[in-house]
Amino acid sequence: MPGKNHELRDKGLRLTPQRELVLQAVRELGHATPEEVAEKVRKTHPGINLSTVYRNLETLENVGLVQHTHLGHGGATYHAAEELTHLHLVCGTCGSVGDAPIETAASFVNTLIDEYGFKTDVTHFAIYGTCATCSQKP
Amino acid sequence: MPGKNHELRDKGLRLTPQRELVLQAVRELGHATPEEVAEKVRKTHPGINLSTVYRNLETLENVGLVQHTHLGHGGATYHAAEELTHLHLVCGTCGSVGDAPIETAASFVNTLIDEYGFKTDVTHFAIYGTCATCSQKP
DNA sequence: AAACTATTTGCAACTCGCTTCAACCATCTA
DNA sequence: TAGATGGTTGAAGCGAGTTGCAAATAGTTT
Repeated sequence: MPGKNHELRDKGLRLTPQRELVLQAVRELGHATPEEVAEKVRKTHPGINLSTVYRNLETLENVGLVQHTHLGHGGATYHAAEELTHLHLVCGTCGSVGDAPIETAASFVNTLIDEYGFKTDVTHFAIYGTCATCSQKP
Repeated sequence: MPGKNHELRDKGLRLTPQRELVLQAVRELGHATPEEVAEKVRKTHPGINLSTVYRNLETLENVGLVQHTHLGHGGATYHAAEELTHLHLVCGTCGSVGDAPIETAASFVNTLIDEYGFKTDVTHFAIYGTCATCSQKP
């Protein structure tokens, strides 16, 4: 079972079952909180400890395979680095997370660099508001 | 000392010393976490309980005198509603909070409405990145 | 101004999300 | 295949925020 597994070793990480499972879960879930990742992993491997999930998310983030965003109150949510091709539109009413292409923000981001020297980190870019569906409800 | 105090009553709220103090503290502090508000209030009135501060911030927010934003990990920060005339540029490196006029985001916001029906809530709009100062340090 | 009632406060216990620690265990290297 | 390194577990700990309840108090009624 070669090839794919080595993406972890290549980053200088040991290949543990838990680590693989966490990475796989993040990839399959899209957006997910640590708790959700843990839940997913436990469906097939019940023994995995929550602190292991947290530690691995952090580790995977350090080597760039995974990233987190703050999409609202409290918890961070994680996603695979590959999938980071969109902005997060977080609906404060229903809690849904919509997507929009990063280019939507391009000129805005450029303005911030030009006028304030502020380099926006698109990976942390969460936009709060009200989604189309919720806007229609009175 | 009439007039001013009634802004709370006008909103249908009782006028308690604690409530006045919390509102005043938020106004004086600009951006502040609940803890910071509590600290400020306690300088003159040491007995005030933290949960009272939390509850009053929530109450004041409900009537629109105060608003909160999530400027990073964990804690919300509060500011007076009157002062909400700028975007928050949060530096992930040094933690500073810079400002930019709301108009900077106008066309971006409009695009999101037009193309996705998503109404951005500018009051919750926090932009993560690296400030000019931190960008220069290697 | 005294009584009344709905709010509000203070307090303490509790939840939630996350981190740390000590002990044990698995992975990879040589 | 042996053992150093690094990872996992489970439990305890921590900080921010919340909740339930009894006592206090603001605003109202008489």
